[in-house]
Amino acid sequence: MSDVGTVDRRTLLSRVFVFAGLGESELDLLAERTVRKRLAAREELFHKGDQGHEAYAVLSGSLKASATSEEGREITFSIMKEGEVIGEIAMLYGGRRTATVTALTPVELLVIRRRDLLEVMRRQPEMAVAVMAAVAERLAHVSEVMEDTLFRNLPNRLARTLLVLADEYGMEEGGALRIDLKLSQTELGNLVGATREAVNKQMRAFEQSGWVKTEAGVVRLLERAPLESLTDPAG
Amino acid sequence: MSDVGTVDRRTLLSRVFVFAGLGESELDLLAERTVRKRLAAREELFHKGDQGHEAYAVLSGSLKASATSEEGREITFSIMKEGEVIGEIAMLYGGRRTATVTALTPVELLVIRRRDLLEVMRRQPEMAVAVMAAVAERLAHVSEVMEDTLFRNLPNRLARTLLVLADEYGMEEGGALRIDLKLSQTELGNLVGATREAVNKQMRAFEQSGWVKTEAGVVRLLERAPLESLTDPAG
DNA sequence: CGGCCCCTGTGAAGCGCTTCATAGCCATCC
DNA sequence: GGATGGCTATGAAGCGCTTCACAGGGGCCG
Repeated sequence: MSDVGTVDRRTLLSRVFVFAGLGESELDLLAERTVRKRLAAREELFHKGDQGHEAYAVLSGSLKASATSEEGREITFSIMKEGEVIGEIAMLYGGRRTATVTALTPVELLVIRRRDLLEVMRRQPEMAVAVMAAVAERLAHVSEVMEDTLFRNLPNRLARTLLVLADEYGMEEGGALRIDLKLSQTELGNLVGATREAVNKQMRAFEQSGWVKTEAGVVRLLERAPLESLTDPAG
Repeated sequence: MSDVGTVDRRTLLSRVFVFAGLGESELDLLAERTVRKRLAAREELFHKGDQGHEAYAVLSGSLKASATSEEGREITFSIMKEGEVIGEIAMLYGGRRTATVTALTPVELLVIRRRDLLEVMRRQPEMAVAVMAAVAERLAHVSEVMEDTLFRNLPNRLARTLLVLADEYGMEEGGALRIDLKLSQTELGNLVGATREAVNKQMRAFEQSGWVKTEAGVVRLLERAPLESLTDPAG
């Protein structure tokens, strides 16, 4: 599992936003107690309701945080990628995971145990503020998604999330932005709070307007402007 | 504004959950730099998007956190009461308020400045964990509300929030539970993500079943069991 | 290589909510 | 004391989404 030395893990950790401000000795402390973990695509890191006292730093790949209803409907709260810390909520609050986290691509993680993070926070209180800022940011994001699903209709919401995904995962490619994430329409639906069918129809509408182009599950943004103006007015 | 001594403020602070574990010297530190603030019902504490670096400890009364769309629709994310800390998100993350907070009743607060809280966290790192836990709890709550609005229909959601409100604000009264909060149907609607009319019709349905009774804007729960079983199955 | 599974595409029907309109009630206010 | 504004009550119409049903394509696997 742990095939690299603590020095390597230290430089990996320093690339994770939350830990960027740490001094060398604290980085070492974390690095030497940290273990590497890999997930295959679609593999589950933890499940909503699980007991769990570990947090994870994402080194590469992307994951989603989601919840499923009894009838099998799913919502995706957010997609996370390298540089982020995940799972810290349960570590801080009750020890129960508040969402299910699943790998979207192959993923590399560093496992951080509760006591080690607490130790680092004790030694360097600025760290606590950084972790809190990460939690606060997540809260702000979920609140925003919530506003969107209540205030905006589907075309609007879909346009918004395509734009956001393009900002986060976009790769310039021949004048267009390729969203470097293979999302099925079902997954897109979970992300915008709608069914696969509704997403399908709306995507085809965007495509017929010439704003996007989908091939093999990969979306390309051809024109941002009309999508942006879609999100501006009421809907 | 500050009509009480720091000793009084100290005992007030110690009743706020987040600060319950503080030692005397840290409580004193906070208490002596803290200022009291009062709000009338309906008065706004801060507005979404505002710049702001203060947090507040709620001493008495209740408030709501909400957001409003361009067209004037509103959602209420949560209702908060004495013992809670509010506004700490902006303090930790970007300095912009992520929701609008408004007093529902007359409210008494203690104002806590960013640097003072940071100072206390530096001196007593356990505090940082307590504040984080509060933020994490808020996140868990918003996620849950989000799940509810996507997975459950209105009768179900309304039943759930009535039960939650009864747990938090219920006063035993002649075999029934009185929800000790004057909420208009519009406000209830914002809380469950529906219109006033829809809430009205559903509340009347509950009333005709004999499960609740409304008088002068105050709701009484007569029977919990049927409401609870409503929230159990899919619908 | 045929079968299976997961994905996309599309139309028809239904339903749960919103929107709109209207009415009455109660408190407050000059 | 009549007027004004905010709350509750209720019905009719509409619409945006879900649900259901079905068809076709592509990739993987024994």
